[in-house]
Amino acid sequence: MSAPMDLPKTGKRELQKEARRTAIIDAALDAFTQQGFTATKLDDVADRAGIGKGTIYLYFDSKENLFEEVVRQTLFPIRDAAAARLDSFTGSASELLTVHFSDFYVAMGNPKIPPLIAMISGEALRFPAIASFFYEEIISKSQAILRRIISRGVESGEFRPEANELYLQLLTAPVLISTTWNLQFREQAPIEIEKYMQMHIEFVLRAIKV
Amino acid sequence: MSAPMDLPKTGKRELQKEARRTAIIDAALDAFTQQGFTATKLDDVADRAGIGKGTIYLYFDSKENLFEEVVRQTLFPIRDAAAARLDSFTGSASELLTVHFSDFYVAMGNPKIPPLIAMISGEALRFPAIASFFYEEIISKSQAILRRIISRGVESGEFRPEANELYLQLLTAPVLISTTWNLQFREQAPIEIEKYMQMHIEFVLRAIKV
Amino acid sequence: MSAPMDLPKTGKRELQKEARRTAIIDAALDAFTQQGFTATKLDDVADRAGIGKGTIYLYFDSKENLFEEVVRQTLFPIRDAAAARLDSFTGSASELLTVHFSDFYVAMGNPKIPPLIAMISGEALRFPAIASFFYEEIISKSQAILRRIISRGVESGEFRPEANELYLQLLTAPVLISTTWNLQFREQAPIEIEKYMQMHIEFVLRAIKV
Amino acid sequence: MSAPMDLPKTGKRELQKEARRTAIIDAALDAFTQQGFTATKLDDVADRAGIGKGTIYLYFDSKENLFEEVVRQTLFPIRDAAAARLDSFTGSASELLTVHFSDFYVAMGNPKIPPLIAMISGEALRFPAIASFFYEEIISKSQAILRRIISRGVESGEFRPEANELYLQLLTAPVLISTTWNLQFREQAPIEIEKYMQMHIEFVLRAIKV
DNA sequence: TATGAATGAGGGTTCATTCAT
DNA sequence: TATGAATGAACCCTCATTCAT
Repeated sequence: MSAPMDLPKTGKRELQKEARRTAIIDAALDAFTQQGFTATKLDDVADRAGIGKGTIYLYFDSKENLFEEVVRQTLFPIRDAAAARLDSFTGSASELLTVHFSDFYVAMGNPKIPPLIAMISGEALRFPAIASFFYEEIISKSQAILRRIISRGVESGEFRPEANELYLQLLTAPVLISTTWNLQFREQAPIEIEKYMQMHIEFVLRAIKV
Repeated sequence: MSAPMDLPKTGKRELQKEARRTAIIDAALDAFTQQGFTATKLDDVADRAGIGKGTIYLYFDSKENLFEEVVRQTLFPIRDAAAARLDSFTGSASELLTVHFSDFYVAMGNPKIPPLIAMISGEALRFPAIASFFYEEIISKSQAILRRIISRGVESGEFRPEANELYLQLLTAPVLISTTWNLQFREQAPIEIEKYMQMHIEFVLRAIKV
Repeated sequence: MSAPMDLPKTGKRELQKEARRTAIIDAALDAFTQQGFTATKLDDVADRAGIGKGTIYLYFDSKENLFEEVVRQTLFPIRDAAAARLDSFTGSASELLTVHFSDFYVAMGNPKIPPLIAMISGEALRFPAIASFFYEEIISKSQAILRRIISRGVESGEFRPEANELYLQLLTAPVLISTTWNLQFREQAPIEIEKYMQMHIEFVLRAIKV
Repeated sequence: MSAPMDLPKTGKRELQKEARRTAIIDAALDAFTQQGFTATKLDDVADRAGIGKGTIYLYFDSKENLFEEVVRQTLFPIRDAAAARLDSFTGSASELLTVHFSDFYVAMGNPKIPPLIAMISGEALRFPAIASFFYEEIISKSQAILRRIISRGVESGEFRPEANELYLQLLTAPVLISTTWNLQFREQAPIEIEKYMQMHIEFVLRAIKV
């Protein structure tokens, strides 16, 4: 109506709306990860975001839709960063693998991520759409990257040819477990991520190197 | 609770009560693992157990208490089986490790277990008592066993001395991930457990053998 | 379980339940007719019935289902009474018609009925199921009775043969209009039902007699 | 409201405002008659009128006020048309009565009218002001006209003197019932208005003619 | 001991109304 | 004047828990 052309949101109104949307997602991320999906009250989300309860429905269709957007906004950047890294990297496959896992651990260092992943796992059974979305957008893309790194190593003679056949979960499992662990058992026996990461990478390399 | 020691209940009344209690726990296990904690209705549990809804409250204080008892009752046998095996085994540390992991995978083959573990993870934040119990009774005991196996291997010269320092999660992570995986992503990319297990064991041995 | 046979509800429990059900229907009838379907709050129905809000859902599936039951319980007896009368009546067709309309007006004298019918009309557009149910169970059965009375009169030579072809709404319309009228315009120009009824019957007979 | 007398607004501004007001009323009429008062959302009305939701409140105080204005604006023309006809007519009272009813049925042929009347009936209990307005402006004026026609017929010797005493609802009821009927039971047993109308007029004349 | 009817707090969602732009 | 984003009260329905039988 007023904007001369619809260039990427420049109006005050549009910026406002985008900020609101982000605020709601942030608030929802906190609430969901602290309480789980079902136990989270939209009242609480609204309070955290400093808005009225009805406002949420101006931006999201339902609680489930909000949850999806939370996952999207939070995990997409990580996935995209990992992909970008791969393209620009020059160096040995071992070095690349090291960097890749290191990135992975850094991402998990964001305190919002582990609880989010734990929650997704917990709710996956009752929300197959979430599981599916998570697999397609995050898991399978991550695995593709890792697969390419290993192929590179096999071609260059750094890794044993059998590495190409491995279930990649064998390599990545410790990352996920470490985050879950510190979430649940930090009190009893915390994992020191720095040390754990080094052991993990060495462990993997020893298993797949020629 | 009331018995001076936990001698086996022998009266007809006590047996009857114990059977009822077990029936409720079984029904609750099914319900919880299929629907998650919050989504499970005690009505449903009562129906599955073939009793009235109010009866549940004669045996358990609350839904949360029931959940805790379900976890306890279900995981105890697993823990006990693992400990028993170790004591009676004779053979190389590699063989023992193989058997240990194999047992582990077999336990996870019980279709009730993976959803239970997933659920525990999902609800752990809101049930610290559960997380704590899970750690003390299952995780730490399980790790102790694994630690002893590795020690034996290091002593016998089969495994590298550094193996004694490893975070054991690096070794066991793939087991847990495999169960979670098949729970969530069976549709998209199922893991063949038999093959996966062999790769896993070989992977671990290659990493820790001298 | 306990009753030796399932004879018509004799247990205290069953009587209780039946009484509850009736109490809810009565309360709902009042609320619906005073406020309309949409504007009626189940909270209010519960208060009027002197029960908790959740109790309604032990007896009815939903607000709509409750509405249907209200219509059923309230209008079925009237319909059935009219049918019974017809079978037992001996006398001229004019007399029968007179009695039939008289019964009709008596039924409408029940202060619950007119508002109920007005409400059904008002909500019919948005609840076709209600309209359909109302037609099948009340309207068409009422018309069948009236049709038989007229046939009898034509056969006996009291009524003109063309009467068999008449839209019956021409005969019954004044009954319905009178109830609606006194509902809406009692203040401005009330209809005296007794006088109105006599005029109506005379009016109809004059129009259809030979 | 503000104009000293209700002279036709002539300024450009006033015309614009009047057009907007009319557009809203038209949109609201559609919405109300299709969905009923409570179920109609002002969002929907605004969309139909092609304006913003807030704009409605520049022209009407509330949803209820809008409803009243819709009824007023829609029914005024009908009332006025009926009155005009009478003054100019020359012919027998029977012919005049025929024309009068015929006009009535034509007015009801406007597809907006029957649902509006049904809705008024349905909501009348909660909107006494509407009922009152409806009576004063439409019903009583309409009855006055009919009363004059009958008087003329009695004076001319066409109609029986008792016709002057009749409740006029006995004569007009079938018109209203026919519109309600086709609204609710068109599916089950539609009324053919043309045939129905002829039967109705003949029915009435047979009842009141000498 | 066992039941299941009753309760009522609680939550997701809707929508008339307000108000900053 | 016109907009539409924001609000929050309201409402239907659920379900853990209680309690009379």
